Amino acid sequence: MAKNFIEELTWRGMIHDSMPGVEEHLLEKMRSAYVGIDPTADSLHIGHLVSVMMLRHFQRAGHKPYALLGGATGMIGDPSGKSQERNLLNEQELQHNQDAIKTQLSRFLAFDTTDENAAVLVNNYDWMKNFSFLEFIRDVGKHITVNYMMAKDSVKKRLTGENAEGMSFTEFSYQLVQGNDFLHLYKNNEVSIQMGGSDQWGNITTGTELVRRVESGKAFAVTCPLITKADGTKFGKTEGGNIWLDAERTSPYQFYQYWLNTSDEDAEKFIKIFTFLSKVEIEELVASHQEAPHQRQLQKKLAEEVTIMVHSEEALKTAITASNILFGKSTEEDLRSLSAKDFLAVFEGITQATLTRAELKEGVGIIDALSAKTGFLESNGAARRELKGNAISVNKTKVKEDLILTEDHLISDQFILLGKGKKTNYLIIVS
RNA sequence: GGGGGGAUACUCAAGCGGCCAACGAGGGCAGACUGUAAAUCUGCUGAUUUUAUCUUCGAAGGUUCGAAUCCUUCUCCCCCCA
Repeated sequence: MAKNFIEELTWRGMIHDSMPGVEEHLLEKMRSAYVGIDPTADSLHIGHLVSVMMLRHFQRAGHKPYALLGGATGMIGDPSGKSQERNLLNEQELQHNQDAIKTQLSRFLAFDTTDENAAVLVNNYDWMKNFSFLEFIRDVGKHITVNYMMAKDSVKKRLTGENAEGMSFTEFSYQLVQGNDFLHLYKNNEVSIQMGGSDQWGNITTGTELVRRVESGKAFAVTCPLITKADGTKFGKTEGGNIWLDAERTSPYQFYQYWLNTSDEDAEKFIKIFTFLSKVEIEELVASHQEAPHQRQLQKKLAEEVTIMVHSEEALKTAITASNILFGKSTEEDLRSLSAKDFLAVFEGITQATLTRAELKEGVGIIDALSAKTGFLESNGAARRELKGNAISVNKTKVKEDLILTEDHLISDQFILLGKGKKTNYLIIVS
C-alpha cells in the first residue's frame, strides 16, 4: 500500500476511535470503506467535509472509498444527538437532494477513473425500497436483540434522564436500517469498514455486529472527532446559517472569510484536517505563525487551500481581492479604480439591492438607503442607531445621519458600497 | 378525577395597579483597543414622522382615570395526590 491510512489520520487528529486490527487489515491489501451522508439538503455543508476528507485520504492511501447517500435512512432520521424527532422528507425532495450532492462529491473523490480504487457512490434507497417490512424484521431484525439496541447511548438518552422525550419506533429502528446498509455493502461490495463522526459509533457497531452474526465476517469502525471550536460555538455555522459548499448558497467570498476568521487555536487543528499539506509543511507554518501571529499565516493558508479545493483558484483570487478591498486600508480611490466588471465580480457574494437612477437623481437619504429602499437593515430605527454609533460608511468613508446619496456617490456609474461596522458590506446597484 | 404552580422581549429571568417599552444576565450589533483574533472597556438592542407618539408581557373579554400587574373564561406546560 502506498500509505498508512491510519497513521496519516492519526497525526492529523482525525481519529476519535477505531476498532482494534483495522491498521493491519488495511495494510494487507486494498480495502473498501464507506461513509454515510444524509441528503437533508441539496448541498453539503462544511460539517460534511470531515467525512469527505476521510474518504479522500482513504482513496489516496490506495483504498476504495464508497459514499453512501442515505436516501432510505434520510427518510427516517437519525436519533443520535437529536432531542426531537426529525421531520420526514418525501421522496421527491430526497431525489432532488441526492442528485445535487452527487455532483458535489465528484469534486472531491475520483469516481470516473479506470483505477481499481475508483470511488463509488451508492444509495441505500436502492436496496431498501423493495425490502418489505416482514422480510426486514425476519432477515435483519432477528439477529439483533432489543437489549443490544437499547444499550446504545443514542437510544438511552431518549429513554431515560432529564429530557427523555421518548422516541418513536421509526427512530428506534434507525440503527438497524443503517446496520443493514453495512451488511449489504459487506456482502455485495466487500466493504469492510464504516467511517463517520464519533456520534455514529453506536450505529456503526450495530453494523459490524450484524456482519459478525449474519456473515461470520469481520468488519471495522473508524470514527473521527466531532469538530468543535475553541470558543464553543458550533463549527460551520454563522448567524446567517450553515456554510455550504454550494456557491449559490455561500459565496466563495463568504466561504473564504469563514476560514480566515478561524481562531489561532482552531486554525492549527483545522489545517491538519481540511488540507492535504504535509506534516512538515504544517509544522513550519505553525512555527512561523507563532513568531508573527498578527500576520495570521495559518488562517490565510487554511482559507486558501480549502477555498481552492471546494471552489477554484479563480474563486479564491476574487475572494482575496474582495477581502483586501473590504478589510484592507483601501479608500474610495481604490474602489473607483476598479472596472465595472471587476467590481461586480469582487462583490458578487455581498448582499445587494437595486435603486433606480431616477430615485438617485432626486437624492436618497442614507436612512432610506439602509432600510426602507433596500432592506439591508430591518428598520429605520436600526439604521439610525448604527448611524449614531458611527458604524455606517459609504464607499469606505464614514457618514452621518443627514447624508443624502446622489449620483456623485456612484462608482463606475452604477454602484454604491455601503458598510456597517468592519465586517458587513452591502452593495447598491443602480439600474 | 382532586390540589398546587406557571406562561414576560432572541434565551434565561425580575416585575405583581401608575415612576414599565418593562430590572438583571446571556446572546446579538456597533465603537475604542487589536491581528477581519482573544481578552477588556463603552454604547445600543419593539416600532415610528425619535426629547413625543404607537403596539407589546400565552389568548379573549372585564374592573379602573390608569393593568404585565386585579377579575372572568379559554389554550398550553409543570408538580403533587388518586
